[in-house]
Order: sequence, then structure tokens, then C-alpha cells
Amino acid sequence: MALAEHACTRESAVAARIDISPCNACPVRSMSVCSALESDELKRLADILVSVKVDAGHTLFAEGDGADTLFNVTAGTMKLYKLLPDGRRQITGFLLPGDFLGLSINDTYAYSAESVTPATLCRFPRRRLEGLLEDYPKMQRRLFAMASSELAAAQDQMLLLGRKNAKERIASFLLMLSERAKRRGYPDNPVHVPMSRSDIADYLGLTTETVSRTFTQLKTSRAISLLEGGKVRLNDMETLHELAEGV
Amino acid sequence: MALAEHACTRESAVAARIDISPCNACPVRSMSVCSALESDELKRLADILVSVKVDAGHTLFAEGDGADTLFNVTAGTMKLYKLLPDGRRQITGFLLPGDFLGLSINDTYAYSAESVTPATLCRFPRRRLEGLLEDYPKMQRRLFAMASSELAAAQDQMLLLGRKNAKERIASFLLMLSERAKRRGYPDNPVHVPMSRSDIADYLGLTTETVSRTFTQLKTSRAISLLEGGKVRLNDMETLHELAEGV
DNA sequence: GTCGCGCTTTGATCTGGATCAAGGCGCAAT
DNA sequence: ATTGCGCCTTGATCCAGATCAAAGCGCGAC
Repeated sequence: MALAEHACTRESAVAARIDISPCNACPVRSMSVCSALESDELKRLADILVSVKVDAGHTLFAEGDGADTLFNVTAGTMKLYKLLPDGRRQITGFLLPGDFLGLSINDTYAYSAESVTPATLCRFPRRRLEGLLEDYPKMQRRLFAMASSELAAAQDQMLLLGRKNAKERIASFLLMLSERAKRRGYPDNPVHVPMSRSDIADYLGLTTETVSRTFTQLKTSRAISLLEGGKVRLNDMETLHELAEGV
Repeated sequence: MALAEHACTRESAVAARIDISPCNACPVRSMSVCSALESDELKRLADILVSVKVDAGHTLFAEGDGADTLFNVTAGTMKLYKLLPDGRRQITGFLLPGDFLGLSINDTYAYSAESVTPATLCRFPRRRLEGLLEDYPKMQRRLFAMASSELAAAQDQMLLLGRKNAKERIASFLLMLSERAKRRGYPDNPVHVPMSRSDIADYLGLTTETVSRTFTQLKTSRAISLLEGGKVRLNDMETLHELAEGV
């Protein structure tokens, strides 16, 4: 598709007003993959990395596009989603800095990727990664571990989508954001919630109205406070955890 | 937990009426993992494999148990599920012969595993697999590919649970079973549906009543026929696909 | 400033699937 | 043959969350 193309050549990048340049920051930011690598491996990786800067709401690639590029998020928040032909949408995950994008053994992407906020990513061709993997089996291990923990998260999300009610879903969502922020060294309370009600709805299998009403309920019962700038303070962690675990 | 223990020693296996013995069939059946291995590697693998036979409805291990054992399903159907404290259940997947079980980087299982039909599994200690992986990086690759495709399936399931209605869920489910059966060389139409209404409900985020009613609707509209022995004939593939894709 | 537009909130109503309830059917145990 | 127990089906009713509708509320463009 057009937009994935845009991310792949310098000319089309200009056309789509995407900023691309050699990526220096990335080997540092993508420690999550690189922690198993030696310094010469990092150097080799750095040579093929390119930084991509996009506005909020930019489609990086769409479901079905040729999956020839991998990305590592270095700044901002991304969302991944799948669509049904009539427009129903399911967001399968949000990506924070450090997260990987495009991990797949297939030759097309199984989902679309769009920026929630202005974002910076570090991209490199999949072929090159595959070459690296041959030489550095430790990196294989690292990738497997990442896929594994994504899978565990996906299973939690299935439980949420299949069996939790609206309040439980929102509580789980806020706690998940908070825990992830903490793990990455960002403030975890109040937690930053950069995505729109409609993104939250499509992630939790609800409507924007229900998300809004449920936030209001939680606010009214003092479990959370809605602050400006898309921040949410988690006041009553015990109640939130009980809701999230479905007690 | 007690039942996982049972699968782990010869004495307790007897107590739980599980049949365990050295596994000869397994290296052949688990070609899905082993296809990248040389014959000496297979031989080494065979040495540590043990066959486990269980009745229908046997809990192999429960969420939270120490994840020290890996399994490969060689016969029968297994189900994996997560529970909420009040008993709500979400089945995250069904396993057919050839499927792997226990792939995880964590030291405890993230879900419970129970047999749907009488089943045979081939088990071996995780430590040994990890040793193998050090020596045979190709196997790493294979495992990563498996985790990757499980992840893709999990994302499809999120779309189903978050955004599809009951009819669409049932149609997707039947087509998924049929396609999987075909890929494994089992009959794909009529397709064998060994699990109970309640298992189907807990997999699709519905109730048994809704599953039953929806089967009846699809039968009435001639899209499917319910045959004896838990078989379902898919009559109108076009309609079923349209339902499943959500046109 | 104010206009317009997109996002959010709130209210009123509707509905798909849940819940509650009652048989039916197959099959193993007695 | 009868009983009991798990399923599955079907019917009646209910309700959480969807849908429809209408304001607020920023905020950037002009």
C-alpha cells in the first residue's frame, strides 16, 4: 500500500512528510533486543538502521502489505489493529518506546500499524535481520522471548474480551498501562493515557460511549481521577485490582 | 498442583491412572518441531521423550504450576484455558496432534491444560530442550515460527471476541477447525467437533445456550448439517466464509 | 474573536445475547 | 427396565452495553 511504501524510500518519505535519517539513537533505545549482543554486533546493526519520524495518526503500514521492514519504536505510541470489511475494528495492541513491530514469519503484515501520537521509529530491512540471526543465535532467543511474552499478553486479552464486563476491562486496561509505564521507567501514577476514547473502545471491545461512562463511574466512585493532558490518577489500587482480576 | 505432579513421576502417574512409557512414536509425530533436525539430533531427542496417556477431562497442569515440562500432543484434543476467581472461563485454544504445549519463557504456566478427548502426549523436561536449543539453533528458529503463528491466531481471536456477533463467531470457529484438520491431513468436511457446547462457548465468549441456538439457526438455514458423532458438515462454504469475514 | 470540526460526555431507547427455567435424550450404573 | 446424571435444546424474560441523539468543550484556522 501507498503508506508503507512511503516509509521505505527517501523520495516518497518526503512526499508523505515523514522525516527519515540515519538512526544513531536507536541501538541505545532498542536495548530490549540488543541486550544480548556484543558491541561489534551493535555496530553492525547500527549501520542498517534508519530513523523514521511520523505525525500522529499516520498509517505506517496496512494489513496485507508486504512485510519487508521491521521497526523498533523509539518515541511515541503506536497502535496495531485489524479491520472487518464493514469497518469494525479491533486494536490488538499499543506499542511504547522499546517495543518491536513487524516481527512475523509471514511475508505480509497481519495487521495495520498507525501512530497514536507523533512517533519515531527505527526501521531496517527484514532480510538484514535474518542475516544477523544466522550469525547471532542469542538474538534468536531474545526474539523468541519477546514473541512468547506477547503471546501471554494476547491470552490475557482474550480473557478480557471474552469474559470481563466493562468496568473490569477499563480497570485492567489502566493497570496494564501503569505497569508497562513503570517497567519502562515512565511515571506509573498518574499514568499517561495518550489514546482516544475510540481507540480504547476498539482495544477493549466496547463503544466510545461505554468507555466514557465507565470512566465517569470510576471517577464518581473515587477509584480514579481524570487529570488534564490525558493523565489518569489511580487512587484506589485495591479496588482497581479487584475489578481487573474479576473478584 | 497435584495433577501436574502426576504427570511427572512414574508412581504418581499410576495413582492418577495415567499411562506413561518411553515414547517411540513421538519423534515422528512431532515433525513440526523436528523437521529442521538431523537424524542424530532426533535420536538424542528420542532418548528423553516419554509418552503420557490420559482420559478425557484430565487436567494435565493448572495455571500457576511450575512450568518444568513440555508436551507434544500425539493423539486426541486438548484445551487450554484461563479462569477468573469467580469461575468465568476463557478457553484460549484447542490443540490437535502435532501441537506443542508448554512453550513459555516463564517458570510457571500461564494457563491450565485439560484433555477434551482421551489423549496421548509426549513429554520431556524443559531443561533438556533448552540444552538442545543451545546446540541446534535451527530448532530455535522453528520454535520462533511456531510462537509467531500462534500469535497471529491469537490476534484473529481477539478480533472475533471483540467485534464479531454470535453467528460470525460460530462460522469462524467451524472454518478454523476445518482448515486445521485439512492441514493436518484429517477429514475437513464433515469436520470433527469433539468439544462440548460449553467448551465452544468458553472459547468464543458466549454461553452454551447461545452456541446451541446458533448451531440450530445455521442448520435451519442449511449452511451446516449436524451429524452424529460430533461431526458437522459445512454445506454452504460461501455463506460461512461471508459470516466469518464479517461481510 | 468566532467559526467549524472532532472528540467527549450525557441522556433515552433498543436489542443481542445472558440468564432463568424446563424438558428431552443418551447412556452408564443398579 | 429404571434411575440418575450430563449434555443439549428450546422457551421466556432480563439487562449490560449498543445505538441513536444532542449538547458541551477545546482548539486550530481565518
